[in-house]
Amino acid sequence: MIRPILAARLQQVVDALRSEGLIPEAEYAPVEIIDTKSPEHGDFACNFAMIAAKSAQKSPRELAELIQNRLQNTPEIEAVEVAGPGFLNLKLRPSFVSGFVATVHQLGASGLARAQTSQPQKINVEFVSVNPNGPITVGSGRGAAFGDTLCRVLAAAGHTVHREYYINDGVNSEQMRLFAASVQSYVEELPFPEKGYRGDYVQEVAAQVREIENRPSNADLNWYQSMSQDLMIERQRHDLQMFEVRFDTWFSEQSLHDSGIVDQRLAELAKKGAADTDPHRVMVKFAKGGKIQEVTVQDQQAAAKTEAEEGPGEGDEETLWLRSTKFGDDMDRVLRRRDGRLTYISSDVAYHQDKFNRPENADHLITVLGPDHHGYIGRLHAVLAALKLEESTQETSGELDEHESKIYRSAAERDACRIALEQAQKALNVVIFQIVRFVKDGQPAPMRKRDGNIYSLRDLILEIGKSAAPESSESEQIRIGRDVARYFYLMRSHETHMDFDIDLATKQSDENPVFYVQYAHARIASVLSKADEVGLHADPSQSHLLTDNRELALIRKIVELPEEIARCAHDLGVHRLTTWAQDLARTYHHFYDGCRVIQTDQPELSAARLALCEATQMGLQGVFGLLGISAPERM
RNA sequence: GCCCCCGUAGCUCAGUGGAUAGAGCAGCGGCCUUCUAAGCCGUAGGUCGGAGGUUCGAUCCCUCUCGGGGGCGCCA
Repeated sequence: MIRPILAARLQQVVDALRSEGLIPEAEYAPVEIIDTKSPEHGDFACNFAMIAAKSAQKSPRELAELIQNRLQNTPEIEAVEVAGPGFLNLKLRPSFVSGFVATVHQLGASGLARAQTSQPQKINVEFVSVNPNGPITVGSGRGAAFGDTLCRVLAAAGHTVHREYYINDGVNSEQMRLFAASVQSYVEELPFPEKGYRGDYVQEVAAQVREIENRPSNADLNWYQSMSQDLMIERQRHDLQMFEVRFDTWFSEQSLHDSGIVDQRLAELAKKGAADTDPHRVMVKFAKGGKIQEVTVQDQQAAAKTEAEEGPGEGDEETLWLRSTKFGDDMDRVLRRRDGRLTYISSDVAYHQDKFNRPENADHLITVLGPDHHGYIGRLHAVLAALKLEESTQETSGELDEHESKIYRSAAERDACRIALEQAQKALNVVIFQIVRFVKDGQPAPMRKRDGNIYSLRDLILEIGKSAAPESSESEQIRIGRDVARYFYLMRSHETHMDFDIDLATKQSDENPVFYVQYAHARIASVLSKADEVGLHADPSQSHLLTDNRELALIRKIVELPEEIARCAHDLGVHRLTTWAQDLARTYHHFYDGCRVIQTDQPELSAARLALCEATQMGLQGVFGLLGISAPERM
C-alpha cells in the first residue's frame, strides 16, 4: 500500500524533471522503492539516482539531490536525505502512516489479504494426485500444503483458480492391478502376489471389501480394483480434509478411456505426425546447456523380438509412439504397448486437453509434482506441444542439420514443433517441490517402512497433536497437529530440500515457531477483552495519536501484506508468508512491550492503540487464512 | 553421462542486484505487585563452499570447479 504510493510520487518527480528538460529524454528504469536495513536510513529508500545516473548524464548524488529538492512538502514524506553513493532515504510523515489504521479497518482481514493483479488469469492447479493404492504420505503432505496455500494465494491475488486432483485409476495401471490383487488375496485367502502391497492399510481395505454386501462370488480383478481404489480415495479425501485441503474436481483417469476421448486424441496426434507406429525409437543425448550432442535411432523390431523370446512383453499389436523428441524430450515415449494396452502417458494426452475446461477456457495450468517426478517436466511439455501442433505458415529458418534430420521430416515441421513447444511451456507450469526428510530422535524417519506400512500424513497430524497437547480433546489435537504440520511444511521454500524436525514440531513451547505467531493473536484477543471490561473500545479515527516508532513500524508491517501476496502469486514463493507472519508477530510484541494499550486515564490513546491491535489481528487472520492455520483466541 | 535442488552462525533455514548479511533453536546475562513471560532486552557466534566474470555495486546474475541429495522404464 505504502510502497506504490511512494513509487508513484517519485515517478511524478522524475517525469517532471524530464519534461522540464532538467534531465535528458532517455530510457529510464521505473522507480523502485526498497527497504532500509537500519532505521538511521529512514523508513524506505530509493536507488533510482544510481541506476539512472548514466542516462541522466549526472553523477548519482547530483541526480539524487535534484529529486530531493522536489520532494519537499509532500503529504507522505517528512524528510529526504541523500546518502552513501546516491541513495534517497525517505522518512515518512507519522500522519501518513497512521492513516492506514482506518484503511485496514475498512478492508477487514479478508480485504487486507488481497492483491489485485493487473492480469487476472483462469488457472487450473493440480496437486497431490497420489495413486489410489495407499494413503497420503508425509512426503505428499508437502505438496498438499504447498498446493493448497498456492491456490489460496492465487485466488487472493485476483486469479480464478480451479483445484484439481487427478486419480490414477486406469485399469491398465500395473501398480493398481497389483494393489487390487493384493486386496483380493487377503479377502479370498489366495497366495499373495509377488511384490504385493503388505501395509496394514491394505488389510484394512480388504476387511472393508469383505463387508461389502452383494460381493459377487466370481468377483474379478476389475471388481477388486474398483472397490479397493474407491475405498482408498475416500480415505485420502478424509485425510486431506483433516489437513484443510479441498478440491473442486477429483478427476478420474479411467473416465477418459471410457468416454473414448483417449483414442480420439491419439488419432489426432497420429494425423498431425506427432505419433506413429513406425518401429523405431529416437533417443537424443544432450550436451551441457541443452544442445543436441547425438541422436540415435533404435530399431524396435529387433528389440521386440529378443524380448518376446525371453517371455514377458509379448504381443502382436503395433507399438504406437509419441514422437516426443520432436518437442525437446530425450526419447520417444510409448503411447500404446505391444500388447495393445495404453500407457499412462496416453491418458495424459487426453487429460491435458481436458484440463482447459476447468475453469472454463482456462489459460494456464499449474501441476505440482514431487521430487521423483522431475523427469516428467519434459514429457508433459511434449504432450501439450503435440496437442498444440499446427502446420507452420512461417518461412523456415534454415535447413535441417545432421541431428535434426533424424528427428524431423522437414524444416517446416521442425519450426512448427518449436512454436508448439514454446506455447506449451508458457501454458503449463510444472512445479516440483523438493524432498522432505523427517527427523525423529535425531534419526531420519523413512516414509515407507520395511513392513510395507507408510508414514502417513494422518499419523503425523495425530502424533504432533497428541504429544503437543496430551490433555486436549481429539479435535483439538487434530487442529494443533494440522497447524503445526502445515506451518512447518510452508516455512521453507518448496524448491529446497528440508528437514522436518518432529521433535521440535511436537514441543508445545516457545521453541515452536507456529505458536509464536499464534500467541501474538491470542495476546491481542486477551487485550481486547480486558479493554472491553473497563469500557475502552477501538476507534480508528483516533489513530493520528499513534506517533511512537513502535506503533508506526507495526502499521507499516501490517500494510505490507497485499504486496507480499502479489509477490507470492507471481513467483510461487508462498513460504515467505510464514516469514512475514513471524515479522508481524515480532513487531507486535515489540509494540506491546513498549506501548501500554489499556490506560483508563488516556481513553483516546487507548482507543487508537486498540484500533491498532485490531488491525494487527486482521493482518494475522489474513495470513493465517492463506496458510490454512487457525487463529486461537486463547493459548 | 545428462537433468533438477542444495551449500549462508553450533543446528534448521530466511534473504527483491544495494548501505553494517538476518530469524528460530541451542549458549551466556538480564526483565513479571501493571493489558497472556508461549513474551521482551542484552551478549556471543560468519573467508555467504572455492575461483573467475558482468556491474557504480554480487550471498543474489553468468562460466568453471568442489561437496551433498534426488531423477533419468512398453512402471506411475
